[in-house]
Amino acid sequence: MSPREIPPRGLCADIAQRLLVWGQGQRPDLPWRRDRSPYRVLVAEVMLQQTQAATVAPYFKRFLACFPTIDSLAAAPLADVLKQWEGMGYYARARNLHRAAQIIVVEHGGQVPGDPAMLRRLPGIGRYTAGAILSLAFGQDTPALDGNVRRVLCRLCAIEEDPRLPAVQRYLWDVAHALLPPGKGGPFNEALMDLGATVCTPQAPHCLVCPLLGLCEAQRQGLQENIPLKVSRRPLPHYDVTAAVIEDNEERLLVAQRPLHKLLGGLWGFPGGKREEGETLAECLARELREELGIEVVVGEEVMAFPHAYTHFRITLHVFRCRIVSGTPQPLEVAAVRWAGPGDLKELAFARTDRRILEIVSS
DNA sequence: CAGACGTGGCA
DNA sequence: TTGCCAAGTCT
Repeated sequence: MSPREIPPRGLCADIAQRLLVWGQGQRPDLPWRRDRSPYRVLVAEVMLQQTQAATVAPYFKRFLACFPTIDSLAAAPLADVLKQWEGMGYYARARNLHRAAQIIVVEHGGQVPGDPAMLRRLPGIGRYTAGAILSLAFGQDTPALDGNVRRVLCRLCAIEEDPRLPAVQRYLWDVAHALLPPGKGGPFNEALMDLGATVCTPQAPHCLVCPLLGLCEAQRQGLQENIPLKVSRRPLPHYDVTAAVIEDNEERLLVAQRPLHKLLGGLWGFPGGKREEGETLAECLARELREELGIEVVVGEEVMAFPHAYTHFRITLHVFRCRIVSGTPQPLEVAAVRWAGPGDLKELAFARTDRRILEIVSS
């Protein structure tokens, strides 16, 4: 089977059948599989974007307990949604899911649409998530190509090229579509994803227990460890970043809300920012507080410093106690700014780094 | 369309 | 400690 030909119908049916049988025996008991209502599938699939099942599970349970219906999610303040999302990362997903819920309530009568075009128009729902919702919640025969499935299909068809190439992507979607057994798209997609998660793993795939043993071209050629092709990334740039812990005379802390469409958008945190060329850490922090909040400070003792890695850069975060010498905090380059007591700090959504600072300074 | 967008686990 | 991921979407 050449890398650019779709497997013949008979082979597709064979693969699908084996996968379906295997899937029935596996089916890990994940919280979003207890009941495949469209709302639950929508929430789960958005959470599962770029995030592993083990991480998502506790978040999913809490989220559904807090927002049991799409109407309750749509009616909730965004702050509450972000708080439930706190720690899971990629916070634009929370904003998008919240907006999607509101659109569904207003424009679709509170029913998650079972139509591909309507689903794709909702914020945060791309081709994969739409396919997953349609197949898992609506029983439609729609492919759902995620990272796991992509790896499985690359190996099945022995694709040795860079899997990110647009031509390869198109081909993989075509294969995923061709494999779909009529009327069983949901269980099939689920089995394919489970296979990628548990058997056809990124490193050291368990080919000997794979239901597709003998049909997998990569395994036949002994290429399973080399497929999909690993493409080396640029090393992540490193930045020094400062943050200020400022207390008022009522023992409240000064926190700022990050701009909605930037990194960690909508979350609260300690003000500060990236050090520029030739700047000392203290100069950096004073400048950032001047620019963001319009206040002049004296930078005091360093509280802590620790490394943190984001998707596309790494930082060392330097935290200083500071004292305001003039001005009142204004939200100049942040979404909002406020003084927060212990109770408030528990209710606001913070990113990991700021939670970590909070643990130190509030103890 | 390449870059932006989080976090935790593990070698 | 550092590097390398791991269940995508938006602009």
